[in-house]
This record gives sequence, structure tokens and C-alpha cells, in this order.
Amino acid sequence: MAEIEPNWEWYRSFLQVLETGSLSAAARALGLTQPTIGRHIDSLETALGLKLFTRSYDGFAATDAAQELRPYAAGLAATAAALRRAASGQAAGVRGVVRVTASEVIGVEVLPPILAALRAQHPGLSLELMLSNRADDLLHREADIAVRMFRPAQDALMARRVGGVELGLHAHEQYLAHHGTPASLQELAQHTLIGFDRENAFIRRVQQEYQAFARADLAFRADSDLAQLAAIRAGYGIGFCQVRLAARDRRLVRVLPQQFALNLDTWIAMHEDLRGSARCAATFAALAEGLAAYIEGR
Amino acid sequence: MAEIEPNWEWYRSFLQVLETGSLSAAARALGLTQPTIGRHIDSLETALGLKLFTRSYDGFAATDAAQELRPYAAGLAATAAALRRAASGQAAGVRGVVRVTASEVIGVEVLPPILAALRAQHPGLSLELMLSNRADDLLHREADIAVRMFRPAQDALMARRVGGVELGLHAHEQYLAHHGTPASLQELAQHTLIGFDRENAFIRRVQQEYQAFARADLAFRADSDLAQLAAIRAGYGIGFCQVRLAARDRRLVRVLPQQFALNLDTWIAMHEDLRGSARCAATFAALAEGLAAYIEGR
DNA sequence: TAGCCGCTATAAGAATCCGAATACCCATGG
DNA sequence: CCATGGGTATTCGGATTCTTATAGCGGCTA
Repeated sequence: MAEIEPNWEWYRSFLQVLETGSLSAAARALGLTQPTIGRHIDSLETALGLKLFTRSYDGFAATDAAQELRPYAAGLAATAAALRRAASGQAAGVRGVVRVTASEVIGVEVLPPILAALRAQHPGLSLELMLSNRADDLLHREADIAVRMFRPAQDALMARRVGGVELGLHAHEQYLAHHGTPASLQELAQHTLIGFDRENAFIRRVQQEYQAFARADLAFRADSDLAQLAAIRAGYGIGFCQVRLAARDRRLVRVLPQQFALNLDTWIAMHEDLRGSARCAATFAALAEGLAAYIEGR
Repeated sequence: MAEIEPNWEWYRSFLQVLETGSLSAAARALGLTQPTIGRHIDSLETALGLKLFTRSYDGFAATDAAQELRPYAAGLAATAAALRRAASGQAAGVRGVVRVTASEVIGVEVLPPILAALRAQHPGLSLELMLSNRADDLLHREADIAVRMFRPAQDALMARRVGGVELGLHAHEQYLAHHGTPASLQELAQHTLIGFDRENAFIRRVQQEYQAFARADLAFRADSDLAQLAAIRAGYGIGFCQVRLAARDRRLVRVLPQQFALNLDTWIAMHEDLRGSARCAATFAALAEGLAAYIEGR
């Protein structure tokens, strides 16, 4: 038992093998060769005193032990990436890489013009957009700035509320032309409803406030908010959509505006450590301004 | 500009140089040699395109850039250490290393017998104790299990409330013999009071509830809760102390028990990822049981 | 002021690690 | 049934990296 501290580089190889499923693929991804990766895994196994993979002739199979270690290795990779981003923006002025995470709808429909304008203003700046609804992106350093529809709970974050995004029921005018416009909650039950497949905080709130949207009543379900939006636009049926977003397309009509309305608080959050970073501060400010403009309908 | 991805091993050298202040010391700490560390730093500087240290003949001086990158490097080290702990406990049964964090008083006065009993039960288990009041230990993976006097706010944590620790004013009987026992809040003002030097959540609560303990009135201040406890035991004056703790020493007398009482919720928290770990589950259970016994005065 | 200690920088030999080539295994498809 | 493609294991020469050693610099102390 050598009791050797593993070389951190071995962790990188380990993670890559986990993610690609084979030594060869990991080697390609890392710009190394298969024997090298194989040696790294061997070394790591002896250093940890664990069997990480069961060898076979079509790729490695990760053992349970390897799977348990995976989140740690992924954490290393995320932190290393964050370090690189931080380093890229060290020089004076607004330059370097900023990684922004947001929900799919916001990321696709709202952020691009905001980020484009920001980028035009700062040619040295690069922006990366990561679309997900996971709340822990910032803590795991997977992103620098997050746009979220709920108040970030973590202590180490700087969070600013930029306003409330109004959600309402919408449908395409063609759909309404064919099926009529519901005038009441009862009539809504006769219509094709678009809703969520996956349970999440948002849909629980909807179900709580509006029994009509109980999961069983939905004629279309999709994990992705974007898919729902596309379904509404395609005239599939009636679904929830941000009011400001729908207002951009004259053919989208709001349904039952009095009866159905939800307000989602919108927050921008950033890790405290990045307070001094010019590129992050500039991006934060641009997002705050741009989202406020979006919310107010400018 | 080579645009090379830094070797993760360089980060380890970088952090060690930051922490030790010189190439040579870092080399000793890592079991390498000074020219090696020097080359790592050089490589990292060119890879990141940053000047990390200003060379001088008595150690390096870290630049601002290096200081900004420090938390990331520390995060890497913490995650790597957590990975090793996780790996050490992979084998079946309760074995490996568990790292517990707690406040100083709990860690010194309450936990040792609990941990000793646990260890006696599981000879393959090693325990590490880290004493601090920082809330983010678990998220940065600096510890596996935390004993805290407030409800952990993070989502990714499993937290269990084990009860309320009662705090009260105490003094040594010798002190009271010399100065008398205060019978009212007014009399307390004539006495020597032991309190906190640093502002924190606890003292703010005390000040809010008991004006007598405004900071200016304190005749003895110490950052460390242990130092306060020692002062009480030494007969220096009257201060706050856990009631159960004071009850162990017959010469410590509770003062104004009706007027002054604070109840601190006590929580045990663990990262969700560790749920499946036998060694962490066993430690968690032992802490829950032991702390409950302490709180109930068993 | 001389001497010592700890530090960094540099050069050259030793040890290590990597990569190319190869052998072999398995699944797939004509 | 054989050819093919993607995978792992192994070997060996060569490039890279580490260590050893040496020199130079600055601060401290006698």
C-alpha cells in the first residue's frame, strides 16, 4: 500500500473516461493517447485502493465506486473551468468569458439581444449561455451569473430582483378561430391544454391556484418550456406563456386574462467572489437593465 | 499564445505556493523540489496569460490576480480531499475518514466522548474534527457532516434538528462569593460581564433581547467561545454558557435563570451525496444520538 | 563587516512519462 | 465465414519532466 496522493491530472482523465465511456474516446477528448489514460486510471485505482472500472473489450464499465466519486470529479472540473474564466477576465477592462445560466425560454427568447448589445459594447467579452432550471449552478461554479424565476436561497450569492414576469394563458389566433375563444373556466375544460410533463415548483403552484390545470387535464405535455411555447405558436392549443413574449407576436392572443395570471419574480444572482470582476459586473448590469426593459414592455 | 489548458497539477502547486509563501516551502509540503514548483508556476502563468507572483529573493509575493484565483484553487483542493474521503469509505462496512465540523465549544466539550464511543464501535473509522462557525463548510466540501446552531439553509443538504441547547448566565462560585450573586437586572450592571468581541448573529440576538449585554458593558471580550468559557471557569466574571455544560461542574452557578435564557436550535447536516455512505450514516446517527443525550442531560 | 541562512535561478544528468506501433478481443455486417 | 471497426493491453524508443547541484542575492546576527 503506497499511500500516494493522487495526481490531480488523474482525476481529469478519470472524469473523461466516465463521461465518454472508453479510454480511447477520453484520450481523443483530452488530446492524449489511450495508453496514457489507461495508465492514469491504473495509477488512480492503486492510489485510492479501489477498482474503478471493470475492463472489457467494448469500453470500460464504471463500478459503483466510480459512480460515487463522479460528482466530486465533476466538481473539480467545474471549479477548474471557473478558475479559467476568472483568469481570463483579470486584465483591466471588460474582457474575458462570462457564463450565464437561465431558463430555456428566457435564454432563447429574451437574452440574445441583450447579450448581443453587451458584446457589441465590449468586443473583448465572450459570453456563454447555459440553459437549465437547476438552482445550484452558481454554487458549483458552473456559471458566473444566473437569471432565475425565484429568489436565490444561498448565502454566498449577490442577488437582485429585477421585477415580476407576468404569465398568462395564450393561444394562436388560428386555434381560436377554429375552436372558439373560451369565455369562462368551464369552457376551458373543452379545449386542448398545453402543460408540463415534469413536476416542478412552477407547476405545483399553477395546480394549487388553478385546478383546471391539474396534470390529468393536459392534452400536451413537454418537459421543455420551449416545446410548449412552440406548441402554442403552432396552434396546438392553449398554454401558459410570458405575456411580454406573446405580445411580440400579434397572432398570439391572450385567453381569460382576468381569470388566469401568474407573476414570477425574476432575479439575477452572482457569486460574491465575482463582485470585483469588471466583466461580471458589466454583464450583471446589462442583464438587469435588459430584463427590466423586457418586463416593462419597452 | 499557446492556448494550453493548464495541467490540474499546476493548480496544486499554485495553491501551495500561495499558502506557504515560497517555492521552496511549497516544494517541501508537496514532496517535490523547488525547481519543479517554479516550473509549474511559470507554466501556469503562460497558460493563463497572467503574472501570478512577483519574484523576489525572500519568497514570492502573490499578485492581485493570484489572490483572486485563490478561492478557486482552494475549492479544487477541498473537492479533491472530499473525493479522497469518499474513496476511503467505499469498501463495505463502516470505515474510512469522516470529517466533522462544529462550533468550538461543542467540538471541545461535547463531541469528543461521542466520537470516541463511535470510534470504539468501528475500529476502521477515522474521524477528523474541524472547529469553526462558518456556514459554508459543507458546500465547499470541507467537511462531511456539520453540527450547527442554526437551521442550515442550503438545499443540497440533509438536515436534522436534534433539539434546543439552552444557554444561560453562569459564574464560578468563587466569583459569586466575592462579589455577591446579582438578584436583578440592575445589579447585573455592577458585575464583571464576559461577552463577545466579534459581531455575529448570536450576539446580535443577545443584544436585541437583553440590552444589558450591549457591547460597551462587557468587561471581557473574546472571539473564541472557548476563551469565554475559560474565563467563566476561572472566576473572571459572569457570562453566557450552555446550561448542560455548566451543570457538569458543580462550582459553576447559574445566575438569574428566570431573566436570562436563550435557546439555540441544534442541527446536524450532511451533504445529500453522502446519503449512501455507511461511514457517514453511522457518524450522523451517532451524533444525533449523542447530542440528544447531551441536550436532555443524560 | 563577516558569516550564515533561506530564497530563487539555472544547467545537466537521471527518472519518468508519453506516444507510436502492435497484438488481441469482440461485435457487426456483407 | 471473413472482413471491418472500435475497443483494450503491452512493448519500447524518445521526449518530457523531475531531481541534484551549484551559483547568486538579500537579510539577519554576532
